[in-house]
Parts: sequence; structure tokens; C-alpha cells
Amino acid sequence: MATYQDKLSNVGASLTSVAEHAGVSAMTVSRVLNQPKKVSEVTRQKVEASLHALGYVPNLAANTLRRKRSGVIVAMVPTVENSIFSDTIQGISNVLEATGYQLMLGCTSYDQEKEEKLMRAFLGRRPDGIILTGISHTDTMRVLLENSGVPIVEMWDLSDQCSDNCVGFDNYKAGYEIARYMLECGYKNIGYVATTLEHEAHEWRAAKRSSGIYAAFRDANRLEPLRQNVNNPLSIEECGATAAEFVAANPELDAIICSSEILGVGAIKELHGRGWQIPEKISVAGIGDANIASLVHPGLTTIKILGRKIGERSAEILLERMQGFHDLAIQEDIGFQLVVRGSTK
Amino acid sequence: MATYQDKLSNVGASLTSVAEHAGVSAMTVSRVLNQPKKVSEVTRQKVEASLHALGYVPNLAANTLRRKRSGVIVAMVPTVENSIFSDTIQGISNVLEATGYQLMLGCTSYDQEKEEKLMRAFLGRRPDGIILTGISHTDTMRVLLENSGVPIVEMWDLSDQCSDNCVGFDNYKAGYEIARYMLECGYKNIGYVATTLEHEAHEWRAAKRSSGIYAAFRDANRLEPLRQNVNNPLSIEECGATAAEFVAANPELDAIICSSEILGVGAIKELHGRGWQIPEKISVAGIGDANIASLVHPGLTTIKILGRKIGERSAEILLERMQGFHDLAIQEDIGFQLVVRGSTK
DNA sequence: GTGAAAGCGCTAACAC
DNA sequence: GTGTTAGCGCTTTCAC
Repeated sequence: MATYQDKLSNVGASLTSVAEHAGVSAMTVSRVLNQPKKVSEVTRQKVEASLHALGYVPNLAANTLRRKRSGVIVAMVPTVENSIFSDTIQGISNVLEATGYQLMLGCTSYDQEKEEKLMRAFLGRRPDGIILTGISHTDTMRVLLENSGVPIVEMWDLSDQCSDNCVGFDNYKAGYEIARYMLECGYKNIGYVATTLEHEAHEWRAAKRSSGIYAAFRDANRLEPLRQNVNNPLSIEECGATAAEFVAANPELDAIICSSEILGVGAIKELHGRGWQIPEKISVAGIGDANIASLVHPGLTTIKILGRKIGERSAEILLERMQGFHDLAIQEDIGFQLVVRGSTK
Repeated sequence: MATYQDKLSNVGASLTSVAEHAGVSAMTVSRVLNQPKKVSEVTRQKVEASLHALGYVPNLAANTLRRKRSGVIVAMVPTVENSIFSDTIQGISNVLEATGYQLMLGCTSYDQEKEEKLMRAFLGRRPDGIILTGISHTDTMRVLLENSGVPIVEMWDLSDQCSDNCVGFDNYKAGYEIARYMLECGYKNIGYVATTLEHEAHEWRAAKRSSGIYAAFRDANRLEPLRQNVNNPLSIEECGATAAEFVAANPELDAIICSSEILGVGAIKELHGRGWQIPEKISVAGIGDANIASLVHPGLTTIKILGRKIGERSAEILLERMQGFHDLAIQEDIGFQLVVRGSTK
């Protein structure tokens, strides 16, 4: 039985075999590929014919080994099922595509241990650049990154504490802004519903948004909002159900702030389904506006963050750093925007 | 100015340097890493200490070169912004994570030329397996794949014409099913709204769904549905607007079938916004149920396809093939499911 | 404009 | 149980 292993052994023509076929040295073939101007027209055509005839595919492993640059960029996100991160990946992919760098993707599931494990493996590829989500990592991870000497961009947050560069927005301000808006709307009893995860990786940015929310309440001389956590939610329905029960159990509430887009949308859907009038009876606000906030009825009032732009700028800044354009680490604030829709009045 | 290039040169300890540090040969260090049982307890501990002291990170480029296997799996999707594909990628990622294979991701933008260009570059990494979307590729792409000898899974479609294995569903049947359902509902004038793209890559699966739809009409002795194309849509709003205008311009219509989830949801949102009663005045059906179909009001009646499962099974089957478990190429039908919601009556 | 030699870091194959 | 040799495919360096 011919297995794939057999086939793999005759994967491809090497530079040497092309050289033999063309009657030149390997070096000349290499030049045709990398610095064609240094080769005479005649030999170049001869070599190109052989290249084509043998279906030559360069071996980038050999290339990486010799040149000490891999052409690989590693990107890690918690999950790609949440569109804020898939949009981000798309942005990274778009920028890299034009440059020839290849994208190696890792999903951490909001788990710092998993992130570290993945990074260990990825570093073996000698990536030329690394893009991470958030600035919260294990200590070992930090050491690994530091020792690698590879340029890094951390996304979705801003901080002086990042390893190298960061591209994102101020999560504290984002929380503050949505709470400030709700308070200005004049709601009397605002509840706060937040998704929480076992893993700490997620908590850092979320905690900053929460702080911002609480700060806005303090600045308005208001008591802390009543809070409901949704632990390790599996689905949008689960989010919505918890939010709806929270509202039902606390009839004094006239508005809720949800810590994410999914949560906000789930809440609207479920409350609407249970016959609550939105925003007349209960108003809903969220954070995040990737794709579904505008689709529910009524639309979710929320903080819009451009995930795709975060990805694009992260990749661009990483590439600049890799080329040594900047001496100092960069912090780029992508900002955010309050989007008011029908879920608040 | 110290650039990253400088730092990169002292990226890491090599096996040889670890060997010197431990006072053994490189081979022994290699064994500690790969077949620890073949090394005595004493030397093993000595080597492990050195490994740790020097912060050794294996160089997988050298490994790939020598072993002729890279540990890399390439996956290509049209875009990761569409959640049907990001779910798929998540599924692939989940399966690969447990195995230690690393995921190299390419986004083709539904462009076969771009797909071919990306694949050329990716093949340079000597991937151990390849996962592609669809079975429609350029001729050169097919040759590249064939010559590479690498196991392949093509996703999101089923066909005898695939290069190797395929995991998906019958796009023709999916189209047939949604049309059959709508016809059975008793609608008198059903319109068909389809997104189209310049690039052919997308068209193959879409064309099969269309054929299925038309076939259901023929089998019901009905005329072909009136058709409206949405060319290269940029946003869900644009999809919705075109659909709504189509409905407005053809008042005899009592239902429309949309070729995608996005289109269906956009149509519901826009028609609803313009004051059309759904499903009383106009019913809407779609194909695809990744995440938003259930969120609009009323929910979209649609064909549910499990993108994540397609990704998981694709990765699993690829891994099995790589291990030579199966002699023959596999075709796995993930199937689909009609989901009836409020947008039809 | 072209080629020869050396070596990147690793492991298969063979000693001992 | 451990070491030596050789070579994967490529490019850097230096020679001509």
C-alpha cells in the first residue's frame, strides 16, 4: 500500500537538481530566484526553463535555517468564533498578504497556560513577528518573548506594561463612556451584567471596563450598579436568559449595561421574546459592535470598536518595527465610538 | 541604534551549545528531547538542566529540513469575516491543538488566482496536510497540489471531482430542500435573491445551490422563480436594501429565498424597517445558520450547516489520512437541517 | 557573471 | 547508553 509517507519523499526538486538539469551551479539557480539581475539573460532563461520543467518549489525550511528569518508571523487570539477576533485576524491577514509574510494562527481559548504552550511551539518556527491579544500573560510567557528578541504587538488593550508595542483602546474609558451615557440618559436603576470566565486572560481587559463603569457611577455620585455575572457562557441564548432573569428578579431596574455585544444582543432578544418593551420598560446597552448589535430589534446601543482596524494596524506596526523603523515601542490608540440605537431612550 | 535584526542573531541556544554546556554530544541532547527513555537517568537530568539554563527552543526549520515533515497544516478559506468560515477555522484549530500540528492560515477572498499564489508560497513550508474550501481551483493549483503529494481535504462541498478527500454537504440538495419547503408552504410567487461575486471560486458551490432551487421548482411543475442578483455586496445593509427593493418592485411576490444567511437577515431587517409585515406580507428564507439567523426578528427560516463541525471533521480526516489509515479518499457528508423560524408561515 | 566551499541546526544510520 | 559522520536544501562568502 502506497501511503502518503512514500509520496512525501519525492515532494520536490531541489535547487541542486534544477542546477543539474540546467547545467549550471546551484548558486546560479539561487540567483535567478533571488537576484535575477546578477545573472545573464541566456542562463536566466535556461534556468527558468528547468525551474518550470521540474516544478520547483523552494524549500522555506532550508531558507529559514540559512537566512535566520522565517517569513512567518504568529498571531494569537482567544477564539476566532467571536467575530471581534475573526475580524481582527482578517485585518492581519489582509496586511500580511501584500507582504508575503505567512500567518500562523493560534487560539488560546482565553487560557494563559494554553497560550504559553502554543507560544513555546510557535517560537520553534523562529517567527519574524508576533501578535498577541491582551497584555496579560504568564511570567514564563514573558520570559519566552523577551528571550526570543522577536518584535511583538499586543492588541485590544493599551498599557505601558506591554512587552513591546500595543494597538488597541482604553478599556477603562470604554466602560466609563457607556456608563456615563446611560447615567446621562437619566435612568434611575441601572444593572450591570458581565460575562466572566475561569481563565484570567480574559479578566484583565474586562476588569478595566468594569472599573470604568464603576468610576462613571462614582463620578455621578451614584451607588454602584447592581451586578449579575454570567459565568463561562456557552451560547448567546444562555447569556440572554441570565440577563432576562436578572431583570425579572429586580423589577426596580429600568436599564442594564452588558459587558459585551453578545450579552447585550442576547438580552434584547430574550427580553423581547418575554414581552418586555425595550426601551420603554427596560433599556439595554452593551460594549462591542462587531456584527450583530445592529441586527436585533431594537438595535443595541453600544461602544463600537473596529476589530478589523486593530488587526490591520497591529500588522502594519509590527512590520514597521521588524524593519527597524522605530526606535521606541509604539502605543496606538484605535479609539472607540458610542453608537446609540433603539435599545435605549 | 540596536534594531531587531541584531537581537535576532542571538535568538537561541542550539543543540550543540546545549551539548557543550552539559558535556555530552548533540545527539544525546536530541535523544533527551525525542526519545528520553534511551538516555540514562543521570545524563538526562544533566542535559535537562542545561536545556533549562540556556532557555533552549528547538529550531523547527532544521527539524523540518532533516525529517521531511514540518508539523504544519495549511488551511485556506475565502474570508474569516464570514462566521461560517471562522467557525470552521475554530473547529480545525481545536482538533489540531491536541495533536501539536500548527495551523497556517490563508484567506483567498474568493479569488482563485490569489488562492494559487498563496498555495505556491505555502507549499514552500512543506505542509504535512492541506485543507481547502471548495473543489473549484485553477488548473495550475491542481497540478501544484498533485505534485506536492500532500494529503488534502476540500471542505464545504461534496464531489467525486475533488483532489483527494472532501468534507461537506450536498449544496444542490440544500438548495432543493429550502425551495421544496417554501413550495410546500403554498407560496404563490416566490422570488430568488442571490449574491454573486466576480470571482469564480465562490460560484461553484453557489451554482449548485441555485440548481437545486430551480430543480425543486421544476419538480413542483412551477415556473422558475424571478431572480435578483446582488453583485459583490459589501455589507449586510447593502444586501438588505437590494432585497427590499426587489420585493417593492415586484408586489406580486409573497416570499423570497435568499442564497445566504447574511442576505436573508439583511432582507428581514430592511423589510421590517420599511414596515413590511413578515411573514404576513412577505416571507423570507435563507441558507446558512451560523449565528445571526436566530437573532433578527422574526427569525430566519433557513438551512442550518454546522461550519465548526465541517472544520473539525476536515482536520480529523486529514490527520487520519496523513497517518495512512485509509487507502481510499474519503467523502464525508456533514449534512444539513431545515430550521423553520418566524420569517415563514 | 559564475562557481566552490562551508555551514545554518538538526537527526538517521551506524559505530562502539 | 553514547558518540561520530553525514547530509537535508539553501545562501553567504569568497574566488575566479
